[in-house]
Amino acid sequence: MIKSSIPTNHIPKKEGLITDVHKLVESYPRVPITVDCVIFGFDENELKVLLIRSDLEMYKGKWSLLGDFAADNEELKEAAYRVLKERTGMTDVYLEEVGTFSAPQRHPGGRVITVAYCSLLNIQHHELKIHANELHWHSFSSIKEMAFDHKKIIDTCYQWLQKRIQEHPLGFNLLPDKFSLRELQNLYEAILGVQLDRRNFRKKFASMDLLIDIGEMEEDVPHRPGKLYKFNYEKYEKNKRKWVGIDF
Amino acid sequence: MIKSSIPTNHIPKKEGLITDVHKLVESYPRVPITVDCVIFGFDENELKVLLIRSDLEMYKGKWSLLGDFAADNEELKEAAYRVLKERTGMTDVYLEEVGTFSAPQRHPGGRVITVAYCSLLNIQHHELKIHANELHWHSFSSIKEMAFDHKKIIDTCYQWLQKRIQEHPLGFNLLPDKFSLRELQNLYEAILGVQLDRRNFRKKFASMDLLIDIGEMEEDVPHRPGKLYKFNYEKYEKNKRKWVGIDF
DNA sequence: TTTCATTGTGTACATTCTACATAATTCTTA
DNA sequence: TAAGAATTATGTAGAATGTACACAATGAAA
Repeated sequence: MIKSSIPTNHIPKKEGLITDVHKLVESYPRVPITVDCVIFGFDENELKVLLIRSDLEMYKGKWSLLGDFAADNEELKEAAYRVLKERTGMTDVYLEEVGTFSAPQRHPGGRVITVAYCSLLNIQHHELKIHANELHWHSFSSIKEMAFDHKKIIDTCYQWLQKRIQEHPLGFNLLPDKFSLRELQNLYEAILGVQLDRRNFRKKFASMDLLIDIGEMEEDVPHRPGKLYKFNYEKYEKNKRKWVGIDF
Repeated sequence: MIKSSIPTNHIPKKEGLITDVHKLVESYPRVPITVDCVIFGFDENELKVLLIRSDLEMYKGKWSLLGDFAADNEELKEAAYRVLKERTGMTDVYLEEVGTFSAPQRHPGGRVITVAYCSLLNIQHHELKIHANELHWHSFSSIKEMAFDHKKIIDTCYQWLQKRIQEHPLGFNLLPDKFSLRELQNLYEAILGVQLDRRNFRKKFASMDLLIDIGEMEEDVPHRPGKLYKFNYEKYEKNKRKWVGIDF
């Protein structure tokens, strides 16, 4: 058996309580904080990531994540949404925190801690109007070297995505409003890096009842066109808690 | 079909590259960073959390997480381990990042961003030698109000734990070296907040082959004693990738 | 020695996963 | 316009897993 001590509701000791909280906070080191967005897209049956050229001389030519320093009094998630909006014009995107990166030497300009956010967006909805810094989609698998520790960050986010997409049907954020089952399966195969059985895949999604047959067909495909579906957001929102552990 | 632009390997534009990276970093706001450890234990069939009294006058009497400001050039995970060691004397504990909390007003002394870490430890292995600030184990379910946004943080960590324990058999970190199946089940029931079928629970763990029967029995229990087991760490390490989605 | 609480175990049924093949449709091209 | 190529659409059987449920054995307590 385990023994433990149970807290009693003592009055706290009166001595040593800190009154000047501002002074307390000011006495500690401060660090610049950035957010970095790993923005995934899907196109031509490949997982893509949106990158820019680093604007640091020492990383000349290297690719970099879309990030920025957090402003005063800006919540970090807000900062991440701001970066997304500034760079892509998108506001209504999926975004989730993945983790912090705080190795002391990770930034050449001194200590900078970054929080990585993962964002999924539909390349089609999105024009990349802002061509500053050569904003481009990159095939995820082709990315080798990057500025800072950004390669480590995108690898972490990729693993996060692989896990997350099996728990929640996030993949829809990467697809157009109308998509075929084949496109959906290609997406899953691209992200998970495995081949899936077509019949079982379709059966699985059919049983989840998350797809609405919109009665249209693919066009301009060089073979028999497939049905087009849209995602049943209502149903998903209702059953959100359920989607943990989707196996294919 | 989706269209996209593919990046070509251009030479980056020569103008506008930043050379003085230190100056760049210095031009941005800085924030004090803390780590907060949500330390779970298990005792008397209850999930427990290790808390101290806040040493801030304005939170007099309120309970607070174990946390500290990050030191210069200290990686945040390191800082979390340091806090654990300073407060509990424990070094070899399970610890994982859960998330950041960055609401501008979350700390009364000015902006402080915190990163929450979740730690699981075995109450038995641990003597709470350090009695500063009334370090105590609290029944998780009894915690109502806390200093700062710490209630929000522990709630987030609890949800994280509920999810995580179903993907990986983390619960062993909370148990003594030797435990009975009943104790293990109690742990799962306490964390998940549900009753589990005893036979199915045992069958499940038997099939995972993670328990080693050490040939001993419980002692001093007021009923038929159960067998004692230890956790098969080797097997677990080998099959780590497999443990996603344990259902009971 | 009886009673009580708890451990330990097995089986039948339902659900889900997995592997696998054929017909139907449309486009292409000869 | 007919034949061929590519792809969609669909079902089933067997395996594995999940779920519900009951009874005998053990040791402690009375």
